[in-house]
Amino acid sequence: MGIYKERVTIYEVAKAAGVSLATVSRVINNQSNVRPDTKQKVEETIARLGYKPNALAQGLATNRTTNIGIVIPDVNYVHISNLLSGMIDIGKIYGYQTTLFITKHSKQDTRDVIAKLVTSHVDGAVVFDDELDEEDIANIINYKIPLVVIGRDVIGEKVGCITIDFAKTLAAALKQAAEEGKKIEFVKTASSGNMTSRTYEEVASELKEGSYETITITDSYHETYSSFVDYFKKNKDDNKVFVAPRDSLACAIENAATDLGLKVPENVQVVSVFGTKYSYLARPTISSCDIDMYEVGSIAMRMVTKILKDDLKEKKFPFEAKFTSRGSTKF
Amino acid sequence: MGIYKERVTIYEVAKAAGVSLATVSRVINNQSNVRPDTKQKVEETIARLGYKPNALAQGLATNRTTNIGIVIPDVNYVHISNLLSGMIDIGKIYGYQTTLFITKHSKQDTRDVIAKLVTSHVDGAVVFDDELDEEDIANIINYKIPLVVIGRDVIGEKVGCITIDFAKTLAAALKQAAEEGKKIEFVKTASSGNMTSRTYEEVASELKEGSYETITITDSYHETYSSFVDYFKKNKDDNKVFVAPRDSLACAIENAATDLGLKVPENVQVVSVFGTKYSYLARPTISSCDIDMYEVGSIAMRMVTKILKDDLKEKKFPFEAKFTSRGSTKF
DNA sequence: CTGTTAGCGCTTTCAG
DNA sequence: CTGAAAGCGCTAACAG
Repeated sequence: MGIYKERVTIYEVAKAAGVSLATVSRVINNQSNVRPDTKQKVEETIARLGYKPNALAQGLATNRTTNIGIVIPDVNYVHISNLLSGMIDIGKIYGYQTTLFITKHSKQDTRDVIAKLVTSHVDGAVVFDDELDEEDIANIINYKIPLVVIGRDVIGEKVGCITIDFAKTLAAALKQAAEEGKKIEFVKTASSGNMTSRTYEEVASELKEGSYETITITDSYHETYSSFVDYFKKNKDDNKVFVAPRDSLACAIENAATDLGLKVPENVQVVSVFGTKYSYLARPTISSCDIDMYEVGSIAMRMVTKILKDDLKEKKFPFEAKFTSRGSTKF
Repeated sequence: MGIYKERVTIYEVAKAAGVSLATVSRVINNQSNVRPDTKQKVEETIARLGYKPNALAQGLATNRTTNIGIVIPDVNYVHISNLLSGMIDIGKIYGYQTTLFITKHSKQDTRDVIAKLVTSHVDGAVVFDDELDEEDIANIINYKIPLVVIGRDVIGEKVGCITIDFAKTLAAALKQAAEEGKKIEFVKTASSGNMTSRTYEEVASELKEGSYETITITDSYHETYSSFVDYFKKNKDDNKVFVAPRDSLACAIENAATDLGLKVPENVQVVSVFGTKYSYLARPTISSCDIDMYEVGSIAMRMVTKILKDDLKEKKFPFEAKFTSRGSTKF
């Protein structure tokens, strides 16, 4: 509560109830060794005084905070909200609060954020952030923070991971198109990160040289939309397959095409790597590699709680995306 | 960091650097009264030992945590992500971390969540949650937590608010349609909360009796979509204007209509109260009352920081939605 | 400019 | 079953 000091402390409760601190502490921690009548007496005064324990003091005394840190680049993506949602729901079940650490895609911020994570004394953390490199991860591990990393393959004493594989399923889907002579156009954004790059590279390695290209755009619906409007004005019918990192960008491409009178998927095909809600809201619906990020989040959170109980058997949980063919592609 | 105890403390730094705790404390708090050479010596040992202060201990000692609590019903809505994003960005500028308190639309959880908020000793809080009633708000205020409430009109000693008015702009837009004899259909969801209800009531009060109806649906794109598919199969051409609380639901209605071959806005018109990204991604684009939730979030966060500095002049910040006519309506 | 010391609010032995 | 007392890691007077 910052600033103020008028909050009731355990000491005042003890005095008002005519017992010692220790007894009050036992009551609020639900310890069995308290006589029922004194317990009731204490509970009454707690209620009467509106006493709430100070989690900072508790944390300092017990060396546990029941807080889990979540490191993500941004909250403003649907797949990340889904992930968050899963983590929060499961965290709540196990009695954990969540604190957000947002890196904003910036290397600079990332250092600060990790420092904050360390000082905040969370009981554990889950990271879903391409911006963190091996060294950053190692740093967190150094401080003995139990950790689950999503989207990167690291395991260790108190470290588990969830890997997400888009490449295999995406490659399978694109191969058909490539074999039919379509040109594949990988659309990258400055901030779409290593995961996208790695995926594209892996997919490209399965494609014939010359059957694909990569272009880089700004990570914004509006800018993507207008640059593709320009593009399609000049290239009415080049019959490509565009691969976008997220479905809202795929949607921008699709909208640019259809708004100019091109037909999707007849003249232009679009695929999204990461499929979320936009995939089925858009018209035509967008083919994408789907992954249930809510589930990923809940598994991640379950993994941290297991690490905390020293009970994590499988340190690596591989997730595989599933390609869903929708209206934006012929395959 | 839970469980482990091997972290370096200020005491060890002091010993290693050959100074007292106090000096180390001064250095980490950037106090001026330290001789440059001792300062450097201390900083060196801090770096060498990898010392990071314990925020819990600091918080306990100073009675400030540099943490702001954010109370929301869910993270899985675009307008809420936007809001969060604004709060986080501005919070970061002022050196505040954000802790999430999610009520999940449940009255039960809400009590617990408020208790958590109190025990966690955040320096301040911002609430955007219809689930909290007057009493809950009063409760938070009782514990002297500086507070900014979004979407409800409360002010007080350390309490500011941001009100959001959809009704006026929505009413203006709908009146035209109603006067042309269109029937207005207010679509409500179980969890869309008081804000929506109040808005609908206020709008309805400006409409002629009999010119509108209210229906309640499930708060899910898929369920909304399929129930409207059923609806439109039976009511091919009733020429209504549907008002949905959020644009993804408006999109469900619109998609249901267009997928059945109806024309939007010729046969069916759709408006969304809350416009977000979906409004312009959808085809046809969806007319909506737009509000920049990122901006709301940043203002909210700025307001808390001002309350904390006892420097909040305007305790009430009224926000008014702007109606944007898009492709889903004729008005 | 630097060290000593008394807390911050709570938990946790250890006695009784 | 209950109380006394030490200590978690840090800050903030107060001396010097």
